[in-house]
Amino acid sequence: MEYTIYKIKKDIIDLVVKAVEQEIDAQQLEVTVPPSAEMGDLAVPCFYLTKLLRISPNQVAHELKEKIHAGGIVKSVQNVGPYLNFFLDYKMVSKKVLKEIDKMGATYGSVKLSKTEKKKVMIEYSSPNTHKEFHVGHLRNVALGSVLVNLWRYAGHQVIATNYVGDIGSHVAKCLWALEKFHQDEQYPENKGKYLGKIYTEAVNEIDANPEFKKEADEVLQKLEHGDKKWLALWKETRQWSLDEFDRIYKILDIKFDKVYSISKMEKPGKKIVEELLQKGIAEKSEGATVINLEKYNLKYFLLLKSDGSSLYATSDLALAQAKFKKYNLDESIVLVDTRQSFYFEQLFQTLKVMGFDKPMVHVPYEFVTLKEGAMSSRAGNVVLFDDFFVQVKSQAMQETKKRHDDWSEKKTEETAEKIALSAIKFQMLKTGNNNVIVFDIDEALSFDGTSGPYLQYTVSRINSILNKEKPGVFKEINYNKLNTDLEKEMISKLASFPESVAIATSDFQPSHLTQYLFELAKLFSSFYQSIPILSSEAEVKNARLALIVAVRQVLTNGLTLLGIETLDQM
RNA sequence: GUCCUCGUAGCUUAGCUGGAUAAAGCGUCAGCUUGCGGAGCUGAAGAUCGCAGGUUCAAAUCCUGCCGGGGACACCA
Repeated sequence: MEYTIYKIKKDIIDLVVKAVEQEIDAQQLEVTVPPSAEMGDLAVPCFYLTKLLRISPNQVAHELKEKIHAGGIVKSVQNVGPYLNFFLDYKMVSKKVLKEIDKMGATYGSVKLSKTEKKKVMIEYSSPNTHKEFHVGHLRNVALGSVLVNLWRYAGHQVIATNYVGDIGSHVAKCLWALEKFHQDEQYPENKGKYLGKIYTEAVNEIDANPEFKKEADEVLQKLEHGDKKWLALWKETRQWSLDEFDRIYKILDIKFDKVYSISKMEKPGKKIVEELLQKGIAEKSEGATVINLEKYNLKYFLLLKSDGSSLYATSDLALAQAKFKKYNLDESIVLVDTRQSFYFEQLFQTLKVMGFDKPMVHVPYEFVTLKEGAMSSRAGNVVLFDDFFVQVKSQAMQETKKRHDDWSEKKTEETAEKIALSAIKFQMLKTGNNNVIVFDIDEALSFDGTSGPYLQYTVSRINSILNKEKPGVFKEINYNKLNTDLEKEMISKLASFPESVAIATSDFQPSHLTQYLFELAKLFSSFYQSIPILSSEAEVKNARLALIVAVRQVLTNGLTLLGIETLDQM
């Protein structure tokens, strides 16, 4: 299905191409939106045509304006300086767009692909380390990744949402070492995942302060990798504590994975690959460690295996890449990891290429979350744990909800508050572009005003409140001519551009385009709601306006669903 | 030192495959109750788009250099 917005733009290009009366590259023509509505609904800048026609852009616009015959969706054309400005027949646009949204419902904005276009894509995200705390930095990854999964599915692709858990490595060894050394006979608290995080922090600090401890922790890692029964048993037990903790958090966030990989399973095959590379002479030994020389790609040396023979991320990542493609026969692998690892991934991908494993793999980087006081670090003990954060936002939402609905049951209040809190949290993580560092600000997170998840939910609730009082009539009876105020027109063109907005968010891996779009649509609705009566207007007008707000609700709902945010009937 | 990234209003950001008067949120100030939910709406003040060159009919946007913040660059993950 090709959306109306694309058809309209194509029609306009066709009109211009036809009027030019000679061979031109239609690709060079673009359709833009004029700065103000009085100037037109859409415009084509004529600069490209000046070279061809050898007259000034203003003249081009002037002459073409004469030759273009309005008709169909284009009501009239004007030339303003070097621009051809098109005025659309809004009755037709409204009808097409609103009917399209009504017909497609929850699929409006999505794409259906043919078998040949459809890709099988793995999106790997979250990928937390066990034995460590789950903080708001991890939250950004989860928020982004889950939306990317939704977006790529909406774009018609088959997506395997994957989590790659860091369940082994020196961080695990350090944690277990400290657990054994300092907490032998301790009673474990209820939240064991969190407890492990604390032990890990303690381990890091102890090792910092006493360099001789590093050796002890390294030995633990050696034992783990060589299958020492005692340590393995402790590892298995504690690993599960973390996994349970993650599952609890994913459940709160409503996140699901199709496949979970773990480093511990990739470590052995990884070592085997490294061994082969060494034999083939692709990798080499250096200071006891195994490395690959990537200097001719300007990627320095890449460390594949430590000198004591224990594995690194790189070791298991080589195996993971092969395992993924082998098991799923992927067309593409997308990995979401923060930007600090960009160079690492360049090295990793180049190494795979050198090995002859040349598959489409992309690393999607994003900036990390930091605090006003500086970077979060377990070492400094200044991490904002997801749990603590969630509790705060939720209690804020509880308060606000109680203020508005003191007659609600505790259960209803809590359920509503939880949805509001989640929307606030997710939206805050998603509204900033991937390349911007988020300086975590609890006050901002607790504010439900302005560009926020709750604001969008509130908009939907207001629409619901109207529609609960009166349903719109049947669609074919609607007189679209009645949607003639500027705000209504703006809303309709905004609704029409939803598919474009989703498409850009998808191809750029930037959910922030979508958050931006949704906020703008909600804002338009709020202005409209304030200034234009709906229920009290004359029957024909009312029906048209009801149809319009049904469409707005549908688009807001589709967008919010993509963001993993639930809408509410009342809040 | 090399590479990556960011620099737009007091603060947080949008716009960045070049196009018309740089757009929002927060904050500040002034307003909005006989109507559909004030988690809202309207208006005002507030920007030499870090600096300097270059390309172009046209630069916040592209190129180069510089300045400033953040990050990465071999046994951490």
